[in-house]
Amino acid sequence: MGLDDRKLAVLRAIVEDYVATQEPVGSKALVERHQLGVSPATVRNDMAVLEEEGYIRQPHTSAGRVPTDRGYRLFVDRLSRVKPLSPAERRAIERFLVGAVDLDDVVHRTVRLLAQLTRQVAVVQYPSLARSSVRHLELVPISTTRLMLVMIADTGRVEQRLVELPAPVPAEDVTDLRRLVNEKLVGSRLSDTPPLVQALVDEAGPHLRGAMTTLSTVLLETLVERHEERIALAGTANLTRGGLLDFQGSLRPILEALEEEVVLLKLIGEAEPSTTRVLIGDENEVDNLRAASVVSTGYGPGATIVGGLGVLGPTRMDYPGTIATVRAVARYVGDLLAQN
Amino acid sequence: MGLDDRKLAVLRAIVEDYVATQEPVGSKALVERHQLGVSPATVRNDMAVLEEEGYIRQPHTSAGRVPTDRGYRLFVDRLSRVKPLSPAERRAIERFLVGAVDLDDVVHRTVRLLAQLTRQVAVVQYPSLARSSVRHLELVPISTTRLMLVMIADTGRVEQRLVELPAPVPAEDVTDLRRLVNEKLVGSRLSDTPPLVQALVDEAGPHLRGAMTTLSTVLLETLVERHEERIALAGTANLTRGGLLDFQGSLRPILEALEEEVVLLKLIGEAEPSTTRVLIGDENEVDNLRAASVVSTGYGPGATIVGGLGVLGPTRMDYPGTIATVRAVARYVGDLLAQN
DNA sequence: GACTGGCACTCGCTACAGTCGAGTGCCAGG
DNA sequence: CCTGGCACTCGACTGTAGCGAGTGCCAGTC
Repeated sequence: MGLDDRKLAVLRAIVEDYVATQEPVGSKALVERHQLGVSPATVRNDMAVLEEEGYIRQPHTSAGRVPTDRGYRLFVDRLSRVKPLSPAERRAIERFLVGAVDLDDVVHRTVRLLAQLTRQVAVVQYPSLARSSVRHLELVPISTTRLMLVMIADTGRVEQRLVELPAPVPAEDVTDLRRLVNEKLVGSRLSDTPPLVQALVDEAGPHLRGAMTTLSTVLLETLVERHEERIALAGTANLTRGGLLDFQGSLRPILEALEEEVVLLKLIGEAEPSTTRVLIGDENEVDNLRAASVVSTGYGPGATIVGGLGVLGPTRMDYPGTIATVRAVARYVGDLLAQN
Repeated sequence: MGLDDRKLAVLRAIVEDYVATQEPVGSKALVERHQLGVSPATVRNDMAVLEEEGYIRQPHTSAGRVPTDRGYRLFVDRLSRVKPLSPAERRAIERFLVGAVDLDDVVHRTVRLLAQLTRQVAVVQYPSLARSSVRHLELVPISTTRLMLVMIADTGRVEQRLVELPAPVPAEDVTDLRRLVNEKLVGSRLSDTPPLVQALVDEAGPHLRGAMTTLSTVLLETLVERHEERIALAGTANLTRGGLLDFQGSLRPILEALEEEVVLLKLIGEAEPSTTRVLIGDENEVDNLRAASVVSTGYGPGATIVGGLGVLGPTRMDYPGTIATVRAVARYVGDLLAQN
């Protein structure tokens, strides 16, 4: 089990070379490109140990070594420093995000930026409703039996939903409804609203009871239950870089997974404060993504987290660079949101 | 130039077989599978003519024939009848679209349905704002210098945008603004609004002048200029069906094109009433899509058209079936919208 | 005891030759 | 105008051989 410093250096060198060249790396090439100070034969012995421990493997008997998922894991955890961003990258981020007029706009720009910088598939979750508070609720009469419910959250998200009323409701009553729901709900976290919504129904005057009951159902559905999360995606074309070597020949499972919002949320939505999460190959719980790695983190104004963002790519990716970029972009987006 | 009936029958048979098997089709196989009533040698002569005219070609000297884009074109125009949908498909469409609560919901369901039925990439344009009318405008105060502008269109679309006011505006003035913009703009087509918006500024009382000027700018930007069109996409994983034979080996250009909203709009957004448009391979103006075909049509309540939808797939696709499905889905969606 | 040089061995990759067969074009005859 | 026959083409597949990168092991050295 003893992995001395040199063996770790060998592993690091293998990962770096393989990521750069995409070809299995042999002992001779290794000593040439890195100053390890020992002969190829020694490196070979180290490699044999690393292989036995499951950090690298040979695709074919007479080929060089390739890192395993476990090898990448060790590399990420102990052998790499997060690369500082180049000034050019910092400038690119700022230039890209300045001038966003809108939450939608921010999210779209962010996801494109992330895809472009990392040259991978980027995923950005809209600020989670569960973590937002109600800033305002608007009821717009469409007809006597139809209302448009518009909810504005403090994170900038705006959700709307059509409400079909059981019976015609006069304009004054709509005003009353509007006042009531705003009095009760504005300022509270969406995740805390269910009991408040229930209370609304109980407190409504008899003439509002019917309308309020319907409204409360829609409120609960829209704000709490139904696909409350939204996702933006960009850079799928980057999956085709590196020929078909990555992803073991078929993009199919990856593309399928990317179409499932639920899957994406699982990947990037479970962020903990100020951590960057790296999931490598097999560590991924989604079967379709066993050949991919995901780097994700949370973002939000200040220290609070309102959503997640990240990138997905081949296990053979530049982890230090990707991690740095994901973190930097998340921080910039957080700052941008804080300005509201 | 004489393409007699039998030569056309041969072309039809070639297209059908090639679409079904994905393999170049030879003269012998043709006479076996179709009752042409002639010998392989005769078919060969016909093939030679068809090739000379550019309707089919040989991938290799000793291989069978494959339709060219021009061949597909002739097939679509003159040799195929639109396949009636199976009852199962009709039921699938109804089942899928019933229960949509929302415009967003309708669009999402539609695009997934279309992808599933055609087993191709589906694209649905949200009802175009330019073709919608204003149903209601709402101004929600966020702070004294910030308003949220919410526009509800008769097609069900809801757009919102933050307005940064040059100076604080008291609540009464917001009420006035709201009344003014609604009086002037409700009911008019979005494409007709620019002069009306201009008039608003001129007519506003002096104390509202500043706020109204800013508001009008945002109105014009949001409603008329800025990315007024939205698009939903599904089924990209279907691109990987048929191995890498379709799309001449690389999905890259296709995936790139699919990320460009502008490109997609060009493909499906220019629908004329009740026509189904079929673009085959080279006919496509987008370079990245020279290896693909697009089947698209307009949809909307009754006879009016508010948006486009369609599918994208390999030139080797089942045109009659795809056309039928696209049309049927468009009609169902139109009916659904008409119920509003 | 750790490292090194040397050596035999493995095995994927490439090139090359040979065979097979699907499919063609052409031609003479019905 | 259609058909059967025939020579021809050429891609796909198979088998063989040589090359070379890379390995594992071992005996020798510091």
